[in-house]
Amino acid sequence: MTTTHGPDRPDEPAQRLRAAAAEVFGWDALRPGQLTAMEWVLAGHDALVVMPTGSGKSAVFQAPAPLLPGPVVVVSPLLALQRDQIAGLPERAPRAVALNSALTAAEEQAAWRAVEEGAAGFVYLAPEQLAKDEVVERLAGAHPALFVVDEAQCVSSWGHDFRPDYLRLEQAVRRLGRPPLLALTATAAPPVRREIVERLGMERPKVLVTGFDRPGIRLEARRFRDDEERRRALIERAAAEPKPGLVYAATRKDTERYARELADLGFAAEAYHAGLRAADRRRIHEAFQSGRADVVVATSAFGMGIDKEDVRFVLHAALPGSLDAYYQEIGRAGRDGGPALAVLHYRPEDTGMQAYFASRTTGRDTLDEVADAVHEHRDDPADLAALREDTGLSRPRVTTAVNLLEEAGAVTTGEEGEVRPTPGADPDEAAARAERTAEAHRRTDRSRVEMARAYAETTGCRRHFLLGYFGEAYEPPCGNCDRCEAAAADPDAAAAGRRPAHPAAGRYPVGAEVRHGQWGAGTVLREDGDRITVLFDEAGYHTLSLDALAGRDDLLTVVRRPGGDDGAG
DNA sequence: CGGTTCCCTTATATAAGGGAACCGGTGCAATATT
Repeated sequence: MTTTHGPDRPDEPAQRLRAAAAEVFGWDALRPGQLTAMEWVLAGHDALVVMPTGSGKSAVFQAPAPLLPGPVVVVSPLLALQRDQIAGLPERAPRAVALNSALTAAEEQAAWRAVEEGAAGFVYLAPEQLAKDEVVERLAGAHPALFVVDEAQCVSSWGHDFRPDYLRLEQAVRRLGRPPLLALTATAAPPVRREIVERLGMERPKVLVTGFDRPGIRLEARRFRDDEERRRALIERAAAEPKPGLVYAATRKDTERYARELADLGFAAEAYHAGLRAADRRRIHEAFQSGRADVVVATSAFGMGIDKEDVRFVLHAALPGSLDAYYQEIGRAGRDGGPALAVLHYRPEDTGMQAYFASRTTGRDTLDEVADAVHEHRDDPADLAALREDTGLSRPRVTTAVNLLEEAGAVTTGEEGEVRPTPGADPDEAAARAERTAEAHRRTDRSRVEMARAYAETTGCRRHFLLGYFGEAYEPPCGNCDRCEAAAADPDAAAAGRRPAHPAAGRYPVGAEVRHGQWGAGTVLREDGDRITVLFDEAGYHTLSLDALAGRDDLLTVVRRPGGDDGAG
């Protein structure tokens, strides 16, 4: 495929993009951010784009696609999302194919034929497909012009344990001839952005982050001591608020219990979780989408792919595992700009289950086995498939173990997917290092749970807290959260609670790289009156009091002040 | 870590209480059975 420039064709990239967007997709107007990101893509830059759902993120790669000299590979986490995106492409758009295990042999052949004949402009697949040599080799032969990672927060949220192939995309990209990378996500706090950039191996990426604030969503949190009271309050709220709405519960069993109670009250309520049969999941999704369901009570399985403007509330029946997840879930409310509500119903005990999820990790025995296998093959390096055969461990376990060993610097993966020990390291030490890396992840995950709890228990403006977590300065009060409302109703208490600027304010500015005597290196994420929140590389999120730091220059030192170009926020 | 279940024991023949064991969320791909 070559691009011709006739004398009557506009040559300016912006004009060519506008023309392609209008001709092929029927988009007459592009938002400024959209066009900027498209120009980056067209110019071959790596780019990270953080834009809210419904703002035309996909357009960022779709519009440039007809102007690129090869197919666009799109990594998408769910087969249903792949289907939706392909179905949503207009007739005149380049042809799109999906490659996944749901295809019949004939469909798969047809898809590959399209790829190899240059007829496919978009190739959608899940990261697991790229773990297969054959897929990588055949795709490489088509010379992809762009590699897109959609829902890129999955790299950070799923890559470490659940879907480890997300951490092997960098490897796949290199084997595809290292086309330019585009990572897209709606929700990513600065550490998540940094992780996406690092894990995908993006080089000097352009970064576009649109504002996170959703002023129309009213924020509330309610603490309960008793589980029954919490249940009753949640049901009453879900019953009383305008529909449609979403309720997020922590377990499958809870989704069914809440849905049944709401149904008993006469509402069209459905439970949704990954344990349902595919047909039921589809039916409930469609019922919600079309407005036939008043309330869907779901686990975190329900979410990606929801394209509904008029969701009036998102209630949580338990503490979420992180504020990243929480913001993504409540962001499904009020996309039409109308009034919307997000209420977190929690008990302090909720952290227990989240901590349990966060604490499961790859065991030392697994790391030992994989490290031993890698070393035994040091003269004839094995790939993941061979390591799996040697150890008898499952695919995800081997992949996770190799990811940890690699992150710990104990092994490297070569161009053909072969895994080699780092020179000089013995297997025992390799496994020990990987174990420490796994522990650091575990601590970070657990500290994320604590940040969710801190949000629930904050006495200040909730919007200020949330936006701070996502790296945005925000001057409270927002006037649309329970804390601001309480302060407005009781000005005396509010005044008493308002703290004058701390004498040490500004000493540890947001974005500064710091070192702590106990927790090591980290980055300042928030400054909030007399305390700061730091994300430590190995110890996770910690909140420190400026009072406690006063006069203890040795405890927390600034290594680098913000303003350097770290590329990712 | 907390909630639920299950089984056993104990005080009375149906149930209650206690302790141990177990479970808990996200999906791909590939495989085994109808």
